[in-house]
Amino acid sequence: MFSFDVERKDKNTHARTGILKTAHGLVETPAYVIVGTHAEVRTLTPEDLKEANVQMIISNTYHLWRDLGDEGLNDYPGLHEVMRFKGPIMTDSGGFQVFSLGFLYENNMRRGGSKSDENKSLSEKKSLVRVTEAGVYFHPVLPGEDGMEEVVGGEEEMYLDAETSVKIQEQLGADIIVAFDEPTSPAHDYAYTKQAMERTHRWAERSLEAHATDQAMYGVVQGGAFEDLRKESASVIGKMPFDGFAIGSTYGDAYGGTKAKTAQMVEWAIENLPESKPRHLFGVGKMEDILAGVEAGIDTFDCVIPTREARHGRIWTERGHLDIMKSVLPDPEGPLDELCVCPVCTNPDMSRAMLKQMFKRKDMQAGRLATMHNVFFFGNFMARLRQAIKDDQFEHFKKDVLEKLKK
RNA sequence: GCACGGGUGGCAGAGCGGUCAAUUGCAAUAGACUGUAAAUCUAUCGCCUUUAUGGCUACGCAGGUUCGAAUCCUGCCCCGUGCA
Repeated sequence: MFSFDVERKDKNTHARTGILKTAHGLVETPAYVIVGTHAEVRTLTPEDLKEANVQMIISNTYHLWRDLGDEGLNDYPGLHEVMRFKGPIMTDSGGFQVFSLGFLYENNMRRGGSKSDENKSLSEKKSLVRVTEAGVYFHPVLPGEDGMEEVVGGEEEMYLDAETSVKIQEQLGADIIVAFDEPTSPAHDYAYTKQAMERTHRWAERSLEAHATDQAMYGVVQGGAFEDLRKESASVIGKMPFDGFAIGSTYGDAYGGTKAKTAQMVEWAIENLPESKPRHLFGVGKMEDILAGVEAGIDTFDCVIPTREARHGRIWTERGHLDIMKSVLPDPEGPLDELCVCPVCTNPDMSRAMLKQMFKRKDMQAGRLATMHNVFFFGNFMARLRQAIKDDQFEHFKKDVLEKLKK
């Protein structure tokens, strides 16, 4: 119960619209997949998901595995029931945590990294992750406040591999699951990137082998910013019998990457992926990155930006972002985004100043309203983008969006 | 009136002879956030400047002791609580 049909192709670029069919309904592509790591889109209720026009949600294998444990997973009623979301859901394999709890943690690249952290000795900064050919060991003890240690998810080191990740994803019951992979950083050298890529390929085969349900499964293209590796990875993974393909480790301009490189990596990958299968771009992103991805032929995206930044007071609009906590708020009595028709922006009783006050009061509803807007906004952005492709106006749309962002 | 307790940077509240322009929290200001250890994190937060093992002014007010006081002493002014 999974299919993908390309509906319309842009004449001058690789942009395309399509319909992804899953057991839980359709997704019109290009689409923005909203992140719901722990089986919830933070701050939003199931009713909110509908109001915000969420098409698809992505949850996380690693985090849910930690949250639920083996017993919890055995009795798990499934993500759709837990989230009370009727639409399509995908799960990430836990591969990203190999990178985020490994390389990013080790190199203080999470949350901006503090100066005091930079002075920590190597032993204090060691990775929380150990990668082996067979699978990955996750350290159970994480440093908490004041150097005290905080035990997360039990005392035992946790071991995740391709077979386990697939099994957990089958227990979680998403419509689309993802092969276990090892992302790399722009800082990794050629030799390591190749090694991780080849390991990812072997894990991809094992993931397919272990897969026993009729859930769709995506393979992940790696290979970093090295042209030959990216192309090799896409063609190796692209030949495996996956239902779709995801491109990993591109990062936009986060984690030492660049937007230009990201666009290039995506192109290299897509050249070597089958035309008829859906393509997902992991972890991207911002409007300009989405435009570049769509132009190269990406069908779905997921990113934390709309939800996380909403909780941090950033409101996304066509003109970029409005930071609601700034001391000087333009048009404080106006709606968050005068062009938006989301439930928050069309509520005459809600204003920028009011939302700011709610954030100041630490009212939980502030994060919810901001999330509602951002999710709706990005969804609407994708809808307009789709329409532009259908109207043969993609390039014009892109130019227009980028112009407005510059202002 | 007597007896205690107290007056510290925007607020709360540490410090009780030197390493104090003063811990910490809050507030404020700025920045960050790209397959979520994130309703989070980072930086600044007396004034000045060549931003520094710099200068100046500061811990109710006025004196004093001391090489040195937010810290000790005296007086005064406030504020709490108790007793008359």
